[in-house]
Amino acid sequence: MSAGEAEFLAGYDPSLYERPAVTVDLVLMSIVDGAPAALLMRRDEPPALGRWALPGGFVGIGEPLDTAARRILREKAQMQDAYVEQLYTFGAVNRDPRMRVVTVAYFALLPAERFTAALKANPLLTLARIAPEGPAEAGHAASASGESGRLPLAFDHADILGLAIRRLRGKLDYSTIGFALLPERFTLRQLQDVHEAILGLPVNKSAFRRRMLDKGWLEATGERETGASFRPAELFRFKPQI
Amino acid sequence: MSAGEAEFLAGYDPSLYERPAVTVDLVLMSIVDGAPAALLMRRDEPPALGRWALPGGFVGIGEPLDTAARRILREKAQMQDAYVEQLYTFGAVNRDPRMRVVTVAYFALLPAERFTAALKANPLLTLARIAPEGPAEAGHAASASGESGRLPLAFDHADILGLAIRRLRGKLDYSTIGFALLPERFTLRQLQDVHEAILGLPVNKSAFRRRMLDKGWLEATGERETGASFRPAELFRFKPQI
DNA sequence: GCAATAGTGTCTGTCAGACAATATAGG
DNA sequence: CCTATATTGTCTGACAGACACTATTGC
Repeated sequence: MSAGEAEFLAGYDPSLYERPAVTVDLVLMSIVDGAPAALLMRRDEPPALGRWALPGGFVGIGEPLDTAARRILREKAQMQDAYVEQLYTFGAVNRDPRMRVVTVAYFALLPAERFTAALKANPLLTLARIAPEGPAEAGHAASASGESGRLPLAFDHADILGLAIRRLRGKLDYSTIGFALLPERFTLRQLQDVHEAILGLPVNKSAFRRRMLDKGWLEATGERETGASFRPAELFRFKPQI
Repeated sequence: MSAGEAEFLAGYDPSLYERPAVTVDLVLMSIVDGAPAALLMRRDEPPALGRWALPGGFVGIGEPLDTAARRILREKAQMQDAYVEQLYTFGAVNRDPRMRVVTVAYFALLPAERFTAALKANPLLTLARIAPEGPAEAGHAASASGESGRLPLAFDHADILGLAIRRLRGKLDYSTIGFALLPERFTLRQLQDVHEAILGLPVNKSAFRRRMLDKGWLEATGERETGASFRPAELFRFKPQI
C-alpha cells in the first residue's frame, strides 16, 4: 500500500478495508421471433451448477469498466461495435455465496443476425426468451425460457434481466436505442416489430410511421425489400444525429 | 482465499486478480432559492487539495451498496429517510491518482429545510448551486458555485453532478421524484417552483395544475398556507401509491 | 377598495389512435 | 385480375399551452 493510499484510508473503520471483487456482467439482447431474447451460459460448476448465467468476468485492475464490458462482448460473442450501455450495479452481500462480488451490469443490443452468428461461434451460449415477471413485483425480475422450457437463472441474474428489459422499454421512444436491434437497412415494418416486441403490445401502424418519420431519425435509401410476393417495403437507414 | 474462490478465479488472467477499491459517492440534492443545489465537502488533503468533493466513503466488505449510501447520508448529513437512488458507476482507471477506485454514485433528494439543517450540523459541508455545463458536451459535466463564485470540483465529480441533474430532469414528469424535494405539505405553487428549477424553464400554470391533479398523486388536506398577505394556497400532500 | 396571488374556464394547435382508401409487387 | 402488404389520407378525441377571468386574503 502506498503512502497516499494509507492516507486515504486514514480515519476509516478497519473492517472496511477488505475489498469486494468487481465484475462486469453483460446482457446480450436482441429481438428474436418477435420477442426479447438474451444469450446465457450454463454454469458447469457449483455454485448454481446447471443454472443459467449472464456472460461476465472480473474487471482488470488497469481496465476501465466500459472496456471490461466490451472485452466480455468480444470474448464471449466474438463481436465488436455493438451498442453497449451501463445498466446498474448490483452489490447485495450474498449475491454470490463464495465471496463478496459487486457486479456492474451492462447490456449490449444486437441485430438478430449477429445474435445467431454469436450462437454458432460460441457453443456455450444459449438463446433464451426473456419475459418480465408479473406486473409489479418486488425486484421486477424476468424469467428466461429456452426451447425445452424455463431456464433457471443463477445468482441475481433474473433481477438483472428484468432491469435490462425495463430499461429498454423506458428508453425506446425517446432515444434511438431501437435501431441498434436492426440491421443497417430495414423497413418500417421491421422497426415496428421491434417496438412491439419490446413493449409487449401492438402499436398503431400509421401513427407509428408518422411519429418515426417526424423524428428525423430515418433516411430513405430509395431501395426496396426483395423476395416478397407482394408490394415490397422501402428500406430505410438510421440517420446519424447531426 | 477459499477453495471456492480459487475455483472461481481459475481460468482468468492473473493480472485481473488485484481488486479495485469500491466506494460510494453521494449527491445530496435539493432546490434552494429556485435552483438545484448540492452539498459538497472541501478536500483538506492532497490530491485535489482545496477542491470540492461529494461526500463518500468505502463500501464495507459485509455492507450492501444501498446500505453504504445510507450510511454516508447518516454520517455526513445526520439524516435518515431520504429518497436515495443509485445513479451510475464510475470506473475510469485514473479517476483517483492514488489507486484504482470504482465508485458507485447515488443521489439523495431532500427538502430544502432539512438541507439547511444538515449544513448547520456538519460545518464541513457547503452549499453549491449546480448548473449543467453547456448544451450537449462530452460527459455532460455540471459546474458548482458557492457564494464566492465557482467551486472547482475534485476528481470526476463534475461528471457525477452533471449526470445527477440530468437524471432528475429525465424522471421528473413520469415519476413522483419531485415530491422528495418538498416538505410533507406543500402548495401547488411550490411544486411548480421545484419543477421549474429542475427543468430550468418556466412551465404553464394552469396546464401544470391540471396535469398534476389528473395524475392522482396529490391529496388535498383542506388546510391552507399561512402568513401570506394575499389569498392563501391550499396545502396538498403526496398520496402514497395504491 | 387595493394589491397580489390562488384557482378556473375557454380557445386552439398538436398529436396519437382508428380506420378507410389507394398503391404495387408477384403470380 | 387476385392476394397480401405498403403507404397515404381523413376524422376525432385527448391534452398541453396561452391567456383571460374570477376568488380570496391581508391591509
